[in-house]
Amino acid sequence: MRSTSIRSIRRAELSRAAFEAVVRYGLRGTTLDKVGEIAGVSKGVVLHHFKDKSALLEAVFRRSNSLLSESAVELYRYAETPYERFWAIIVANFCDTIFNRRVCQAWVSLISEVPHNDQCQRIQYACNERIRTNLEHELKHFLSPDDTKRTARHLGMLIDGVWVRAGLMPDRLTSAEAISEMEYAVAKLLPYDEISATKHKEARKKIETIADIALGSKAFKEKSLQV
Amino acid sequence: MRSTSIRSIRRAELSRAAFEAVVRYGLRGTTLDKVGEIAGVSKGVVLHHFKDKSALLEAVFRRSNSLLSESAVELYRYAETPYERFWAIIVANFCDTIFNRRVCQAWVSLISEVPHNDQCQRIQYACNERIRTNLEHELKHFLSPDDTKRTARHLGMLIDGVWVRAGLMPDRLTSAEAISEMEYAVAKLLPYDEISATKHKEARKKIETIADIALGSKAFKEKSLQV
DNA sequence: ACAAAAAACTTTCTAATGGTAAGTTTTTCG
DNA sequence: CGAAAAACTTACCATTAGAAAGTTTTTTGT
Repeated sequence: MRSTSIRSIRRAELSRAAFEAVVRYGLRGTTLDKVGEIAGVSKGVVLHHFKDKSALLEAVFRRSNSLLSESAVELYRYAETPYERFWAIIVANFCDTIFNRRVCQAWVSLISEVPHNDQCQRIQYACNERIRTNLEHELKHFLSPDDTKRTARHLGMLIDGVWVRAGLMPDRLTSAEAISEMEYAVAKLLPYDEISATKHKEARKKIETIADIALGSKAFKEKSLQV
Repeated sequence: MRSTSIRSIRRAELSRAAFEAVVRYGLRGTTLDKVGEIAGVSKGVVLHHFKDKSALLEAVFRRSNSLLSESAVELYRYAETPYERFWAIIVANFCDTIFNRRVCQAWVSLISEVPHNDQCQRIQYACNERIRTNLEHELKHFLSPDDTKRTARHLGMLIDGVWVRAGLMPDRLTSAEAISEMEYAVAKLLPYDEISATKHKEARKKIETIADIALGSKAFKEKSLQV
């Protein structure tokens, strides 16, 4: 198993280097030489581990998305009520660790690979579906079946929109601002009387606190993109 | 003036060819040779009219965005009430002429140029600001000043989200579905009693009808990307 | 422990690409 | 008409993605 291990370590190193290259130089400025340079190896090594540039970018894309997914899973472990699980999904998408200018810009660059790369398209589709079904699972505690579906789809699109903005706009969009944007939507889309408002707020606070600790921890970051 | 005219005609031809290349081959597959081939000229001509590839892509980007803007202006001319003007902005973003798989995929490809291209960033910023202030201008008839600002920003992000989805997801997102998505948001975000619901519906219908006629017309399409 | 096999890595080469520069034709205009 | 400017072409160069072949290291079967 050592051999597979070496391979997967190298692949991880290289896809991290490629991510860094996309952050620094943009997608069009990311060359195999630069990726190699960042990783401290020659271009040949990159192509030895990835069949071509598309495969490399696909790995970067998968890596970013799986980090997102891991954050959600991690926060889910501590969420005990539908309110908390709901906010776990939201906060996972916008916690400091992964929601920042560099990552959002890189994401914006990388999605341009999706339309002409079936593998990337599958990853993106799976990721969206996961968020959607997770949201549905919690929303059905608050909404009718029909509204559950609509609202889940809707929030999914809104999340994408916030990410795009954060990546495209010159002024930085903070984690807190993004979450507050979602909170605004929730207040309008879900039943929101005084009682549920309090519950939402408490749930969000708890999850945010956990996110700071659990996702900011060294152990978790080691698995991450390490930005 | 003939000389500037020739130049601007060529530039328009070439940026249209470049757009077509992005649609067909994706951003990374778009080469100057292919752009030239589609336009029926040699690569040299492309570089004679655009200083480099970035400048070409910037022109494509500007072109897409100005088409959007022209649609909005065109629909605005027929809108007579705040309801209608509001829906003019929304419908302009999602009418068949410009909201379709090809264009959305191309847009998703092109925005990857934004983070590392100041000119593109300025265009994108201006476009977002225009939509935001236009929305604010109409929303203030329905909402408090504070809610107006928030909702305008919110709807702007949602529009981006819908566009991204349409470009990224394998299954086609129709114009009607996109508008219905916005309608759902409006029903939740704006005051929406029976009276205003009717007014919104009527306004939307009127504007949609006008959009089919005015934006589908040959005269208008000639100025457009012609997809 | 050791030879064979496999995997990791390097080097070299090629075609395609973005971009430059010099040259040729066409258009414009005094 | 003739000079100047613009449109276009061609030839060229450096960089890039990728293939191919060779070398070193690691793994594995005996």
